[in-house]
Amino acid sequence: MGDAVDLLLDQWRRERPDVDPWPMGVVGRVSRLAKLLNRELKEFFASYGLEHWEFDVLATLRRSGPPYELAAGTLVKAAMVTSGAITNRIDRMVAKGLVDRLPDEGDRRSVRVRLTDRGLALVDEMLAPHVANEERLLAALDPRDRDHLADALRTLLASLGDTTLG
Amino acid sequence: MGDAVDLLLDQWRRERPDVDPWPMGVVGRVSRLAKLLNRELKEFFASYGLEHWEFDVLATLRRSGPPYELAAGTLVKAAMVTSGAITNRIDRMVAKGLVDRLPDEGDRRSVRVRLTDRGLALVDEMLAPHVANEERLLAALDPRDRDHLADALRTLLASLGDTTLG
DNA sequence: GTTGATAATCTCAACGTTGAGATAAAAACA
DNA sequence: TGTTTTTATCTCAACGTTGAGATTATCAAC
Repeated sequence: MGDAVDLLLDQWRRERPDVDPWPMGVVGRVSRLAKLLNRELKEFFASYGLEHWEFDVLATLRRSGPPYELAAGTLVKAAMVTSGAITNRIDRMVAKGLVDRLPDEGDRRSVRVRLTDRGLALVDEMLAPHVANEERLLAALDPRDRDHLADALRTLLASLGDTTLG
Repeated sequence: MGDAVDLLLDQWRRERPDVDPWPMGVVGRVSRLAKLLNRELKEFFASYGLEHWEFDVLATLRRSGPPYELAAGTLVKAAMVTSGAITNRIDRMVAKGLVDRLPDEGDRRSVRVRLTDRGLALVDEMLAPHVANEERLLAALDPRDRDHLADALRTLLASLGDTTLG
């Protein structure tokens, strides 16, 4: 059973036999899979009235533990976006009543972002269905394969410096 | 050696021990890895004065073989973007002299996009360095691991219906 | 050979991100 | 203490994509 990337590799081998395209077999698949998974997740989040990035912010705050509060800069690193994007996201989520923006007592440059009761209730309600949805998307892999897959991805991420959440 | 996702999984296990978060170990890593790889590739393409998407279009046309020409709709499917995005991309690449937009003789709704001589020379010049760059990004994986990784990703992609380039 | 459905592309406003710069505070150091 | 550097966030214009709608062409069936 082949995928779109198998076709792509065959085309390159025919057109440019002087180049071994194997790295595309990994990089291309990671990229396509991320895009497809994103589409599926987006549908799930939409069914709760949320954007994907909104859930990401809620989840980041939730898993940090009580008082469900982080600096804006921590959210920047966790989401791998720029500071401008986080400012925008916080604005919208404050307007929606999902988080509060609080001054940091010890450092007046910094802003604390805290889950509201509503935000906390929503993310706690969504977590189990969200994980079940992801599990569905990975159902084609048996437990051994999925563990090996996670291991290989971890190796790559670590080699690229992805070792901290901020 | 752990990565950012290991920390994330630990946090969830502590905060919500009632939910087994293992699917995040795969989905989260695919998403983060795609983002990191994209950043690296972007730098490489910029060194040739190209955007990532420009190279994608050039490469899609190049690997299709002579006459290096495809319908706009084929590019939509290959790039996994909407038709509006492809119209925009073709406009810019025509202006840059990398592709030509030609009428389809047999179907007047359709538009053919063809590599110019310059576009062909550029993508042919870039291919080997591009693959070498991707190889560098995957250097942390030995040949056996990388094959297993590609296999697992193929399984997932095929299960999600990613079986054609258009 | 009309009619209706389907298909390919283009148009365009809304949206979110980026990247550079501004602002203000904290830290480092002389 | 005063000066410089670094850090945290916000601002905002430019950019590219999306998603819905419009346009034009083809196909299927009668």
